Amino acid sequence: MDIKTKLISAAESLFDRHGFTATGMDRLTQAAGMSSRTLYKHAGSKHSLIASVLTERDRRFLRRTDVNSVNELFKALEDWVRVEGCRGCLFLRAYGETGGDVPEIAEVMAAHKAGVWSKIQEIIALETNGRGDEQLAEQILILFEGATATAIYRGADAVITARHCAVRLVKQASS
Amino acid sequence: MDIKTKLISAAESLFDRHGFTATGMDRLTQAAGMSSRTLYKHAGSKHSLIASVLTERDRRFLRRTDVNSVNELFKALEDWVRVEGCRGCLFLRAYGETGGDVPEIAEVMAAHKAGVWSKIQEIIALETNGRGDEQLAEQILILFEGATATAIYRGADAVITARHCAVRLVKQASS
DNA sequence: TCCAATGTAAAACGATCATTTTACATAGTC
DNA sequence: GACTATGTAAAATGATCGTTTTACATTGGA
Repeated sequence: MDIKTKLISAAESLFDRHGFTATGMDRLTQAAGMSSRTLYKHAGSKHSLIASVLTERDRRFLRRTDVNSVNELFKALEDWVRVEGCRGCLFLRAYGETGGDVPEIAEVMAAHKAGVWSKIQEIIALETNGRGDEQLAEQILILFEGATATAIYRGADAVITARHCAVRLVKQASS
Repeated sequence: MDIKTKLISAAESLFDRHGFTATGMDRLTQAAGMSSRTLYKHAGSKHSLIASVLTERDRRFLRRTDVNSVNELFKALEDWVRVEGCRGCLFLRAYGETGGDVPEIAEVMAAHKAGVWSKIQEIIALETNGRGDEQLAEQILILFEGATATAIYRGADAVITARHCAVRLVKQASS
């Protein structure tokens, strides 16, 4: 495995499991199996490493949610939660831990959310033949965020409930 | 103002604005206007201070959401978000930043979520005359969490959208 | 074969971390 | 008027923070 891939992968696990600020560079180098010199050559800084982790996660997330219906969208989320764990949205967590004060991080978060938003808009337009409006799309977005957050303490079943709800809303808008 | 109240109030602001781990005790003592000795006499430890902040916030939150309909519930949330700011659920943030590894904090989070959950169940039972089931209550919970999360990057309007959606779901279940 | 690149290991950097301690001031109470 | 409680100010604690540096090994192409 490529050395930068290994670094970002190890960092993502630790950040997700223990939090961004609480994860020190020592633990990072140890988990990634490299010296701190190599880490800094590839990552630049901790903030930049966090941004890289999020950028990579965004790519993976979009790939995994490349679907054409709300039903599939929430099934993809359920799958994500079961495979990757449910500790909440890592983008919002990074944003919160840094107070929104680190531009690199705030921008990746915003870009990710913009991506999710336009994916949902695209699906709604597709499924309702243009009958669904912006309001419906935002309701689906809220259910999506809500499922992610609720899954933290109620498990993946929350995503199933969210899916049923979302599918019903779209069906009502289409008829 | 009572000295412990002042401490907890100052701590809540800093934790919410900058994150828990990123907020040092120096900044805490300075903001609370007291020596570190006094702080530790009252708070015990940082973890314990975080738990106290959350416990106090839970009390305030429950007081502000002591309503009898989903419409009022989401109006209360909208008000909360407009007054207190929308940086996400502080309980989930604390839980995430500590990796769920600090029992004091994990327990307050769980207690808070249990409180919200039973409040929603209570309202649903009231509004649907017992026709609403557990599934509906969980949908409302997900909308509630979703509104809180979405408000971080889309503002308080997300809560209005969530309210409209929630009210409609309850109305459909009642008829 | 020499050079540049890329890696490791480990020490050093000054800053900051959470927490404790030492020394002292100001109250209210018996 | 001594005692206890409660506060401040400030230094000290040892650990850990993110980051840089020094010294050295390996390797692949010119």
